This record gives sequence, structure tokens and C-alpha cells, in this order.
Amino acid sequence: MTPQQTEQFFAILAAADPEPRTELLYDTPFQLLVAVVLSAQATDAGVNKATPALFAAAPGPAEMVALGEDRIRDLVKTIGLFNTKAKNVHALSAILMQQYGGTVPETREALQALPGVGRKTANVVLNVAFGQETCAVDTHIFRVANRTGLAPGKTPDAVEDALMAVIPPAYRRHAHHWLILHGRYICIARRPQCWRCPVAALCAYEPKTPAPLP
DNA sequence: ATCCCGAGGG
DNA sequence: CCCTCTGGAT
Repeated sequence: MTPQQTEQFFAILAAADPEPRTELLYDTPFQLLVAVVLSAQATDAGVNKATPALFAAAPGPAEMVALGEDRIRDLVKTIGLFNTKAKNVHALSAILMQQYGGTVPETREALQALPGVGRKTANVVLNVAFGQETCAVDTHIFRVANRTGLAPGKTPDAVEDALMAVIPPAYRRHAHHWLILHGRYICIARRPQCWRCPVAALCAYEPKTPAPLP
């Protein structure tokens, strides 16, 4: 994709959502962090169902530590990989209390040192909670970057590097948001909805899928 | 490369 | 019934 096409690509996605909300959907960076840790290999619907009760019981890291691993596990039972996730959420909360005064650190290194937090989760927190110009390459963005030809790469890390190299400065802050929504609702894994895709003309994916018969 | 591991969709 | 879903650690 040429730089002009890349510019157009983002201009079109941005036009669909010109002023993405910058307020957190969760009350605090801590709750966002926990929600993203829980979202690994899980559906967003499953996480959205479990988090209200979890955060009602433990809104911050102090309460999460007090709640204890067993009760956390109980509250996230309906999500896959719940054993690992309960352990990580509890351990991570304890570290925030011990090392960061109960706050969420704002650097990639500190975030990635937390249990259950890898590069993708760290990048989401940095972007969504702290407004940094990072792009978290999850399966949605990995697929969109490769399928469209926007920023091809064989590994998520390679795609992230490619994205950071091609995203025009004006779009860097919200590129993550626009790309993930595009992947979630239009450029779907099984059956991309090319017939209603706003960037189909710029996309390398072939054959473009036709609209389903009524 | 393998394990973790429930819910929902096709 | 089989597969995927906003991964991370070993």
C-alpha cells in the first residue's frame, strides 16, 4: 500500500468515528488492566458479563488482594482459562500495592513485568488508559494488517513494527481503536463483510466476499 | 511448540 | 461436533 493509500485508509476509518471517546469505559486504569488480562482467548461478551460483579466486589487493587484468589476465581469462572487468570489478577494486584502504591505503572517495561501482562496487554493499557501512541496487535489487528496489505508481518511483533512505521502521525493516537473496530465488525475472521467495507477499494484481500443472499 | 480452558457460533 | 475468541508463560 502506498503512503497515499495508507493515508486514505485511515482517513476513511476515522470518518466513521471522528471523535473516539477518550474516557475509560472502566472506572480506572486498574479496572481496564484487569479486564484486558481477563480478555485473553475469551470473547468480549464473556468478559463484559463477568467484570461488573468482580469490580463491585473489588474496585481497586487493595480490595482485589483482600478478596483473595479463590473468590476471584469464583467470579471469573465463566471465562476460559479462569485458573490462570484468577491467579494473575490476584498476584498483579499485590504487586501494584507493594511496588506502585496501588497505582498502575505507565511504562511498557513495568507493565510487562506484571504476571499475565504481555506486550499486547501493556500496549492496550498505555494507549487507552494513558493516551500513548501505541498499537496493540491482537488477533483482530493482526488479521486486518495482513489481509488488507496495510502492514504485513508474520508475527504480532513484526506487524506492530510495520504499523508504527506506516501510520500517519495524525492518526497514531486512535489507530488502535479504529483498526480493532474494523476487525471486530467488518473485517471479521471467518467471513469478512467486504460488501459493506468502506476501505474495500484499498484492500489487497481477494476474493472480496459478496453480500449474502436475502 | 505447548498448555491453559469456558462460552458461543457455524 | 468442531472451531474460534481483543494472549501469556513455560
